[in-house]
Amino acid sequence: MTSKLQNEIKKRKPFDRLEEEATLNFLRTEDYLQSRSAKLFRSHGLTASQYNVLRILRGEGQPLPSLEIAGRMIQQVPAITGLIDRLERAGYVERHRCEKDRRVVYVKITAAGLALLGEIEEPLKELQMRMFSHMSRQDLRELIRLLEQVRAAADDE
Amino acid sequence: MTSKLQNEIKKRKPFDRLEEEATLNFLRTEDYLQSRSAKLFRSHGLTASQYNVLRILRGEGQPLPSLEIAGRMIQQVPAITGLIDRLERAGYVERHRCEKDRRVVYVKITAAGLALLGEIEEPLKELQMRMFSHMSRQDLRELIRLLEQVRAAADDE
DNA sequence: GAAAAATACTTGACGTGTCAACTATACTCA
DNA sequence: TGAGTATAGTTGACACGTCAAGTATTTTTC
Repeated sequence: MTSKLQNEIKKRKPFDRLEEEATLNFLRTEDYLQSRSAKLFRSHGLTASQYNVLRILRGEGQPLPSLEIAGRMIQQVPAITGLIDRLERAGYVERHRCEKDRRVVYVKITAAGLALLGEIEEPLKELQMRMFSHMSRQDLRELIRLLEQVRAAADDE
Repeated sequence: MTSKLQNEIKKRKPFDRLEEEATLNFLRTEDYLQSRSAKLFRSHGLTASQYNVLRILRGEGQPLPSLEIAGRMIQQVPAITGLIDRLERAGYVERHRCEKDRRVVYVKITAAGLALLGEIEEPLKELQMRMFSHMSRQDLRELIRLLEQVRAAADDE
């Protein structure tokens, strides 16, 4: 009996370990979800990372220091600089240096940024619904539980 | 009641939809798994993509056309060129143009490539075991089932 | 048998993640 | 107060992934 994934990638031998099968399955599935949403973002001139920055800023409701943004994304610090550079150039955010602590740079979402988020909201919601529409509520909840459990190990590090 | 993920990313409002929660959970978890194995690969001078190319070549046991490799990875075609360039420069693969169809480039893993794979095998196995060691066999199997189910929608496209 | 279409890549431009190293500003404490 | 350290961010180099466009070689098709 060959598994579905084994078949997809033309793997000859069955998986040695459930752990390996889970890992590879993960990569495949994530790539699938990722590429679908990336396409949507791109059609609005954004990347997934840029969208995330904007969403964080809108969620907060006020300017945030760059590193705070980096912290809320899963991201390395240096990447955030270029990300904000491009968002600023596109007019979706503004940078302001903090007067009290001149090391800090506050990033603020602009009206244009908010408008763009508004545009994307509906189609993104539809896409998410579509990507999981074939799964039962119960399976979805179970999936979320298992994902959190996988990461549970990360917490004790 | 706030979910674990909601807490991790300091999200204020609870998730509107299970679908959104699943999506974000996915990204987070994948990033966690990815970064752990990337670190291992890097310590052997490889990236995850490079490792995948080598593993595919070893699995096949004979040279493969570039596009066949790209096809077995989840990858866009253009990326494969540079990937193989770097592997070739490092001495882990060789390119040979096919005599029968001169458009085709065969890629072959070298002895050095095989040796490197051998070196990585054990630590990678250990890492995978460790990353999932806190999960029961049953939960692992359930996770794999759900991952495959998520991708089931991809097949009817 | 020549023009058109398909195939197997390759190239270049751009966004992003990663690492290491650097600047500027604030803090600490001796 | 002044040296050392921590913090906030930036820069540069490199590896990808992605898109659009280009080259070289078959294959098709009329």
